[in-house]
Amino acid sequence: MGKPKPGSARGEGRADRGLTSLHQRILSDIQGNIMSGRWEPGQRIPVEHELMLQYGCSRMTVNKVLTQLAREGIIERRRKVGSFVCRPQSQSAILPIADIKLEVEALGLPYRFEILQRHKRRATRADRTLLRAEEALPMLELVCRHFAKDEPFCDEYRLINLQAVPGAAAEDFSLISPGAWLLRQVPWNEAENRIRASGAAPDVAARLKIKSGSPCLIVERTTRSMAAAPITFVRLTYPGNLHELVATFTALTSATK
Amino acid sequence: MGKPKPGSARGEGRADRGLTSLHQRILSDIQGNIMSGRWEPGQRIPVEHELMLQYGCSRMTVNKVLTQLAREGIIERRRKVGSFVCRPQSQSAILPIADIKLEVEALGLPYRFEILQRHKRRATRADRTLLRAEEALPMLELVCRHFAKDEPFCDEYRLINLQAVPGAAAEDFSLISPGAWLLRQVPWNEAENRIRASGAAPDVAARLKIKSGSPCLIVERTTRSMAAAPITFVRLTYPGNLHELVATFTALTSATK
DNA sequence: CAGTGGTCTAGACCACTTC
DNA sequence: AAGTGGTCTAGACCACTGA
Repeated sequence: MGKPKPGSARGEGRADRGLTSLHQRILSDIQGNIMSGRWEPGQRIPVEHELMLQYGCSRMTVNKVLTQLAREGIIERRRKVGSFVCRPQSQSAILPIADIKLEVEALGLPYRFEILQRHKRRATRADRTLLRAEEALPMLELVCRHFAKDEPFCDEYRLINLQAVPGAAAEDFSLISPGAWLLRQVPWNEAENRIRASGAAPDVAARLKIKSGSPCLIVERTTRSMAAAPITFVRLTYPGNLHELVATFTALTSATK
Repeated sequence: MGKPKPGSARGEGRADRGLTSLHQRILSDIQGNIMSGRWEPGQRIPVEHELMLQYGCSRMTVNKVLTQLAREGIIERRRKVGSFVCRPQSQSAILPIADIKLEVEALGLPYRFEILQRHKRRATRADRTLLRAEEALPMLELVCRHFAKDEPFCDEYRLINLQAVPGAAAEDFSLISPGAWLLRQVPWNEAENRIRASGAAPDVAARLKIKSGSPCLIVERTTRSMAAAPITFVRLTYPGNLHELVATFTALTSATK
């Protein structure tokens, strides 16, 4: 029972650590042991009961920590056997997908964009492939050009599924770019991104004022709502040395043994 | 409430939902409300006490769920005020960084690699920039070529900090590629990745058997151990249309209001 | 000062897995 | 059968913060 003096027990704990919660301290301890390599991949870590004694706390407290670590993929838990340090399998980078306006402004340059083409039509077979859709949905096709100062920064080719986002038909995108507008309309979505290098196609090269065939970074993104309807396809073409994607680390792990 | 017969209360809950835990059900309910847009960004969600009554469970149970959602950035919690749906700010893509061997084998082609150059030396100023290091560390410089079947697939230029990974000096990388070897040596690390398109430099073009200046996807990665020592720098050059990076979604959120 | 979340307890029962 | 984790309870005290 909490009877004897739960207060005093917690009081001690607090005094011990001063600032952070007991959770945090246990979590940091274990993470430190793993990240530094003191606990190697595959190694078994103390069971809940041991940690409970070691930190003088209840089982729920250590359980919370271990559950969290398991959710992050740092450890793997197996009933009756114990918890084990996962072995990092591959790495994965987290690539921020900022609005182009923000990308340009991050360079300290003034941003503007213009709509070059706009067509309403039914999805062709090619459109359906790009959108990962089966039906001949009503579509809006846009070609758009983004500038940093007065230089073309990025060429945008976009398809919007008007069935999923009917409002797009009435929006002229004079004040807000299609990408930013869509993000506001459908806040929670998921996307598949494909990144490659390729020579600029003639039409794109003309719009970007570069030579046809010169190296470009191409980002293609197919977006669907969490409810699974395809929303939009976009192909962004950045002139070669003008743009760089920067992503930070993450280690992905695999179950061990 | 739970008082009369906690066991039966849980029994009911279990029967209600059949398979998953109460946690999971509450979590899914709330996530569903948010992702579908029923609960809009910025909106306040029920407080713990309400959810507790709604699901007939203890406060710890709903607290666990809300804490988890807050950790994932789906909601923001503020004392005395309540919990609010976050507003997705930007998106970010998760880019898997697989071993090149796996990339090639995923294409169904046989993989091999060869070491073309290998030099031991002290870090030059240029090396230090790439490695994000200040000192003139002892370094191993490698040039390596990866094949898919008999075609060059990727050119690798690598610097290894021998102070952080002394074992590299004795390893000849005949059986295991430098990248895979390093991942085994320093399992937990963090990295910064830079991705860009560029024309192939003459020496790289020669090694890849492509024309100088033809479009290439370039991935540069600087890796450090969690303990902060720089480990390695690598520049991977993929011939343009030979390679594509694929990343899946994620929505990043920002605090609301 | 009162509402809200943050953290913690001392149990309890159950499920799963290996022995 | 026993060890281990998975989940849950019915409280408790505290800290913060807005009215």
